[in-house]
Amino acid sequence: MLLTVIRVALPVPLRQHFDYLLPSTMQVQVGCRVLVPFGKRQLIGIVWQLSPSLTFDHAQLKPVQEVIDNEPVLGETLRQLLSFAADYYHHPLGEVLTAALPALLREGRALNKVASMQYQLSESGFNASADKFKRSAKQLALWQALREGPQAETTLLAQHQRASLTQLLAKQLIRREEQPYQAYQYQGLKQPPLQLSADQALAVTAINQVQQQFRSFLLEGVTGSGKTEVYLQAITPLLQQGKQVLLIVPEIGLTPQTLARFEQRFAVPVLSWHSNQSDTERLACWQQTQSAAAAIVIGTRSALFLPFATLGLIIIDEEHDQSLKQQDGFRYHARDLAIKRASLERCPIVLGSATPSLESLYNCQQQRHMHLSLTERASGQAIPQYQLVDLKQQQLVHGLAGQTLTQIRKQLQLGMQVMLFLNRRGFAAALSCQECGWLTECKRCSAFTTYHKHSRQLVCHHCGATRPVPRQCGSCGSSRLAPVGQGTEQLEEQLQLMFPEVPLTRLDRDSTRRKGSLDQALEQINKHGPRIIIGTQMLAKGHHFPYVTLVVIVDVDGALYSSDFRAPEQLAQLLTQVSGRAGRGSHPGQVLLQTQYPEHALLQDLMQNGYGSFARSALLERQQTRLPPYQHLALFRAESLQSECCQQWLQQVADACSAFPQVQLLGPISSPMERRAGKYRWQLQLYASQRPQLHQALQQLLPQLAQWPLSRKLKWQLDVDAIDLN
DNA sequence: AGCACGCCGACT
DNA sequence: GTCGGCGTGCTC
Repeated sequence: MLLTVIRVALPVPLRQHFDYLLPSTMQVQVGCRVLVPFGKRQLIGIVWQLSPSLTFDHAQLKPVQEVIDNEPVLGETLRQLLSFAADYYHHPLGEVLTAALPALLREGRALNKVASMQYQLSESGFNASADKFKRSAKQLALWQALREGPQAETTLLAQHQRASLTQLLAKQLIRREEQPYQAYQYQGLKQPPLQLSADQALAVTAINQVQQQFRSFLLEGVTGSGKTEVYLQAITPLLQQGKQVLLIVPEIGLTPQTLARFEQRFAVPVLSWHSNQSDTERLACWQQTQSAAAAIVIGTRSALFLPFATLGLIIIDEEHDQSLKQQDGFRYHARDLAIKRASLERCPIVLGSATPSLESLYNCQQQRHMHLSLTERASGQAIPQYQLVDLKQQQLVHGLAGQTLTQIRKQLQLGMQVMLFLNRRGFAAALSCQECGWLTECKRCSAFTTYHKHSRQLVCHHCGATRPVPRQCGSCGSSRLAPVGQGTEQLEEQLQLMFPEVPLTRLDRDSTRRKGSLDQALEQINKHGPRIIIGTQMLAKGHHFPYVTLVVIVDVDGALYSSDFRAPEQLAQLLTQVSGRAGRGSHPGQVLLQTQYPEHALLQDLMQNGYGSFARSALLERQQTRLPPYQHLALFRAESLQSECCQQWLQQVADACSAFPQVQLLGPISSPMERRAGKYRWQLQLYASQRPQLHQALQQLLPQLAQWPLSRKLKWQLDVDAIDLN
C-alpha cells in the first residue's frame, strides 16, 4: 500500500521541515494542523507540502497521529507571507508560525466549535409594542433593530450596548443562539465625514484610485493635520464593498480613543488585537477576521498575521515607531512585512507618520512609495514655536533655566497646562559619594542604579534588581551620599514646592503601574485637570493635550552625541512628536528645548526647517557614510557569562564571513551596555550594499554555525535590519 | 526548544 | 550507595 508523505512545519527552533507518513485513512490539505510524534513528544505542526521530494529515509518516517483541521488554518497568502518572513529574517519557520497563530490554535483547539452568538426576538418580543420601552431609548432601538430580523452579536455591538442586550434577555424579549460567524454587513455611516482640506482630499483620492492591486503610499502629515480623517474616508468605499481593513498602530497607540474614532464613524464591527487580550478573546478576533465578520481590525504589530478573508487596505499608523519592530525572538518589522502582505493580497497600503522613517522617505525617492503630504494643521493653527534654551553659563534651579521658569509661570498664570519631559524615571540617576565620587552601580549590569526616593530603593532600570539605599559609600565608607542626575520623581517634588498651589501630575512607568491608571490620568488632563504635567517618553506618543501651551524638554543632550547612527533620527522624531502635543486646542503652543549645545547642527536644522528638511539632510548623510537605508544591516548578538566566549564566537562568525567579500564587517565589539543581568553582550554588524549579497551570506552561514560546539555555550541571535543597536 | 543519556560530585 | 549537576546528541 502506498502511503502519502507530507512535509510539516513544527514549532521547534530548527531551520528545517519534518516529513511524515499520512495513513490512507486520513486526508489533509496544506495549511491544516496535524498532531505528530516528535522524538518522545507529540507536537502540533502545520502541513506545508504534500508529497515532497524525498530527502529523508522513507523507512524512518513516522505516521501522522491525527489531522486536526478539515479546512486550512493558514491560507495560501498567509503561508507565502510566513515563508517569506522566515526566509528574510533567517528565522526558523516553526517559530515564525508560533508568532502568527493564536495560542489556542497552537494548542490544538478545534476551530469549528467556536461560533458567534446571534440574537432574535422571542415570541413575547414580537408581540411587544413600542411603549413597553418608554423608559429606555437604548432598549427600544435594539428591539426595533431586531424586528428587522435576527442579527449577529458582533453587528449588534457595533451599534448597541451590551447592557441593552442583557436587559432584553433578562426580560425574555429576545433569544440568543449560536451561529457560525458571517461576513459583516455595511450599514452606512453613523456620523457624517468631516470636511477635507485640499491636501486630505488629494490623499483620499489617490488611495481610492487603487483597486484590487498593490500600491504603497507614505502619508506624511504634520501632527494635527488629520491623518485619521484621511484613513476614515479612504476606507469608506472599501467597507461599502464588504472589504476588510487592517490598521496597525504602535503599542501605546491602541487606546480606547483610537478605537472609538472608528466605531463612531461606521456601523460595522471594529475589533482590536493586542497583547493584553485573553487567549479566548484573541481566538474570537482571529475567527471573526477569517470569516469577514470583522470589518476593521485595529491592532499592534502581530495583527499583521490575522487571516483576513478579503483584505482591502492596510494602514500602518506612526510607521516610524520603533515598537513596530519585534525586539526578541522572531525580530520582524511589522511595517516591512505588512508591505509584503499587501503585495501578496494585491491591496494598497498606507504608511502614515508626522515624522517618517528615513527608510520610508528613501523608498519614496526610489519611487517605491507614492508620497502624499498633509501640510496644514486641520484646525488651521500654526505649528508650535520651538525655542532653544542655552544651559551654558546659567544658574539652573532644579535643572530648569531662568527663562524656562519664567515661561512656565506665565502659562500657569494664564490658566494653561505646562508639560515637562524628562526621560528618566525615579528620583536620581544614582547616589554619589560627596567625598570620593563613588556612584551606586548595579552588580549585574554595566549601569548605575537609579535612586527611587518614594520606595526607598536603588533600582537598576536594565535588569530590574532592587536593593535598599546604602547608608555609607561603598568605597570610602563616608556617609555623605547625595543624589545626582535628576529624575521625574525629583522634578515633581521640586516643582510642587515651587508651585504649591498648582495641581500637578507625573506620568511614567512607576506612576502608571496600575492597569488603566494611565488612561485615567490622560482623561483628567484633557478635562483641564492638572496644570503641570511631568512625564517620560511614554507621554510623547499618540496623545493629544488641547490645554497644553508650553512643552519643556528638560534635557535633550543625551541623544545628541550618541554612538548609534540612528540617534539623531530618533531624537528629531521625538522632539517633533512631543511638540505636536502642544497647542492643539484654540491656543498656540510653544516648545522649549534645554540644551548645552544650542549651536548643534541637528537642533538648528530641526528648529529652522522642521522635520522634513532634517530628514532629507540626514538621509544624504546616511548615503555619504554608507549606512542604512543605503546599506543593508544584519546584526549578530552574543550573550554569555564569559566575555571571551562572546568575542570568540563572533570572531568565528567574522572569519566565516571572509568567504563573502561583498559583506563588510564591524566588530566584534561589545554592546553599548557591555554587561546586563550578569551577562556580557557583544555584537558583530554585517553590512552589504545589495540585499541579496547579505541574504546569501547569512543563508550559507547559519547552517554552519549551528554545527559549532561553541554555539551551544552561549546565547546568540541574528537581527536582520536591526534598528536598536543595543 | 525539549528530552534523554551519560558521566562525575555531595548528600539523605 | 543514589540524587542531580549540565555537557552532548537528536528530533522526520
